Amino acid sequence: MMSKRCKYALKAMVRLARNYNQGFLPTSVIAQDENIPKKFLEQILLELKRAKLVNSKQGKVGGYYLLKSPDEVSLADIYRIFDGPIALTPCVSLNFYEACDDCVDEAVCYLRKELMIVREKTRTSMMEATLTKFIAKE
Amino acid sequence: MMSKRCKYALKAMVRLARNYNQGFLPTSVIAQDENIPKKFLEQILLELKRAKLVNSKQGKVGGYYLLKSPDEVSLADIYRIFDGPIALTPCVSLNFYEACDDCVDEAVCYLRKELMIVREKTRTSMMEATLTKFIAKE
DNA sequence: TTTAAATTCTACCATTTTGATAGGAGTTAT
DNA sequence: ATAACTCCTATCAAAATGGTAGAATTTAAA
Repeated sequence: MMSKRCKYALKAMVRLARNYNQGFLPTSVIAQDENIPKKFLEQILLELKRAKLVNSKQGKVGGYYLLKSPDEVSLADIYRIFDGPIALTPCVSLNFYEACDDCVDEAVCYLRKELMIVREKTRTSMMEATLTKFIAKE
Repeated sequence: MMSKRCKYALKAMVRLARNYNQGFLPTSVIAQDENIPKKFLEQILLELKRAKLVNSKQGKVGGYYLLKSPDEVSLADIYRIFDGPIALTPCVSLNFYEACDDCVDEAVCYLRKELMIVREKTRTSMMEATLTKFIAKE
């Protein structure tokens, strides 16, 4: 399961993707459209800005906008910012590798091989879920 | 990421799978072999018993044993017991469906379709990770 | 029949994470 | 000047996480 933060971030990004190349979208509009607590969303958008996925303009008629094209941003990118590793254990993570603290010898761990396969399938599917896919009409 | 509980459960199940049809394995042995706090493992094994994945015998020379063949138990089964839904949101979960509390109208939700695809890929890969796979020598 | 070695049950606890809310400072167009 | 924004930091309640503790119960065997 993803956290609320992450889900809100995803919804905000999709909303910004719909507004791509059409100027600034203020937090208040996104909050209302997507049913997200405004003050909470502010924090989330700031994190997305720090992660270079969005940019903003302050002041009146300011707001946020997507920095990359909707094709170039995926669920995987957003998930990693808010919920961290996609992998089931730190030891099979590509982007957040860490040794497991209960693991005696990683080289002989019988879990890693299978957990890597799971991670790879999940990772691929999350990378394929781009913002473009989310805004596509069928 | 999976919780420690879930990882410990997985390791315990793999250990029990190695002992399949060879009698009882006491908690203390599993705890030592797999480097899991014994008292914590006790609780975990009880949950696995409630879930009908293992059975036990009390008293001296008692212990736990796998109830199903290692082929019939997968990472998905264990994950669901300890960490709940495999899906990223409750609204796209097969086994734990719930409406998202921030969702106004599920029928027009633009997230669900893609999140279902992700869930299905993840679910499949976790179901393919059976205990047999984990104990396989290469 | 006592004892040792198990499971079982229940309560508790510290720490971290989660999902927010609050208030104010800074910025910019009108 | 002021309205409408972003930006920053602090705070907080509730839940989840990762355990510990202790005692009751069951069983095999000495």
